[in-house]
Amino acid sequence: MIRLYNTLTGRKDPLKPVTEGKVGIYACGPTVYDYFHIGNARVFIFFDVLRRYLDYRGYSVTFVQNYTDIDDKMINKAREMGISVKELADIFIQAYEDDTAALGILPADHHPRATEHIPQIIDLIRRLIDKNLAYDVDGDIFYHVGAFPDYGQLSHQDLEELVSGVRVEIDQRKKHPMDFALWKREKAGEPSWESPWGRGRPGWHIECSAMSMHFLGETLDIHGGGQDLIFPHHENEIAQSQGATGKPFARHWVHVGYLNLEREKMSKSLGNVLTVRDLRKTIDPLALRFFMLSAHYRNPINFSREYLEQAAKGMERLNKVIYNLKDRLDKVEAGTLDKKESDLLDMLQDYREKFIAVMDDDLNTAEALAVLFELAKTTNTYLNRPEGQKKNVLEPILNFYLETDTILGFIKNDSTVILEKELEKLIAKREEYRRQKDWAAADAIRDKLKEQGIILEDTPQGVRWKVDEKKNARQRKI
RNA sequence: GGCGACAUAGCCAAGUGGUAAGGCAGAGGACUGCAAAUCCUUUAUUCCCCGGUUCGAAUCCGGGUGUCGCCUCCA
Repeated sequence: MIRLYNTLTGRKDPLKPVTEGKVGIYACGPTVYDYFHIGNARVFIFFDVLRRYLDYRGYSVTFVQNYTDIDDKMINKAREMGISVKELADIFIQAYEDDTAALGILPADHHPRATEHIPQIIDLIRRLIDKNLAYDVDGDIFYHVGAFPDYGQLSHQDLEELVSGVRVEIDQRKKHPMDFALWKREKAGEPSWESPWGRGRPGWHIECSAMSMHFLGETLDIHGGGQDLIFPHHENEIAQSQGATGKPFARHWVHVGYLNLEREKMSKSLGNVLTVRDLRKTIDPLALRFFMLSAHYRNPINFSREYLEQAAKGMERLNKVIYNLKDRLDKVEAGTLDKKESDLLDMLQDYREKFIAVMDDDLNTAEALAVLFELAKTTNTYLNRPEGQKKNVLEPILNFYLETDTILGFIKNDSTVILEKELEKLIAKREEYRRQKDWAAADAIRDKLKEQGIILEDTPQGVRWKVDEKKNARQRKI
């Protein structure tokens, strides 16, 4: 049974989809006016792992993540750059796709754009007006929170307390200070669409309600995003959706904790935003993914180069054991297992069960990684034993790693690189020198190859080679 | 003022009633022509502090301290 922490109830609740065997997930995606930063990346990576894991556990998953391609930030940025809002969106959607791919994030099943769902948005607003949950003030449509008794259920606040905390000037045309815009009347020079209330554009929150229900039905199984979306964004989505349908909007609300940069929240005003686009220039982006997985998703985490480097080394260790496994697998045969080997396969089964148990428990990726590290030690010990190894032991271990990697997604799969003929000759030559105990000549070849980014390792089973990841990373260019 | 999160070794980080996972870094050892890779040993009598409940608490309860966040656009 899979349990996930639910912001709505404050507990870890069992995952109970509306339709058995199927899960609909909606995650709030980026406003595509700039490159996304590493805090956004944490959320995207989490939902990527969640949907992959549910898929692994046999659910038929539909994962939807929107692009917000119309709002104040979009309009201002487009104006600044002297291009249209549409052109701006296209540029940064492309950038989003590149950067998420580098982080090992799979595309969602649907990536709807707000501007392509204006009819659904208008329809939803109309339903709210019909139910007296929204009202028209000179072409601006506001949601009337006072008419929705459950307002505040997600953020666990009541209306009066929210009002007392308001730090901005309140629009006097509103019936209640917390009322929010569903539709904004057209302003000169801004994109706008025809509606029953005149030309205008959607407000901030309505697109997610409209698009999520469009793709996933009126009750979602899982909805979420970063913790700072709890209020007001998700609170308002509940008001809009539940207000219109009378049905629970989402069964499970999942929120990902903050990532702070050197103990401070990233914000443009502090000038401490680190984008994935920038980070990719110097560091393997999969190390960032691994770093995120090494802590529980709900805990706040601090980011620094140093922490990222620690994570990168841990990731390297797991990649090495897989490299070691593959290398040996090519050189051994299957055979009858001895006692230690059958014990090892029993242990492998225990590791698999442990992996599933900890992931089932609120997606504890930190513990899942610990399982992989423990198996790494067991595996390396086996690989080092003088009695030799067997294919029918190594293969299931390797398969388990590859299986878990369909969820965690940080294993490098570039060992298929073909060595050039000349390099192969050099390696053969070095073997010859070694047989003659001409260590100086042999070492010279090893050093030369290292400079070219090829690392040679001598093992009792013969020489093996691999690509120098660190050298690769330093040379990485986007 | 309201709501919420977090505090575990040098660093990162799991663990939420049964006697402190895992990683990184450090030290010592094994293997090796030298490396690399790998393994072994070693690093928290203790989990921010003070009370309480319990046979038993890092874990539950009460109080305090500290850090951070939300209540305004934000992942």
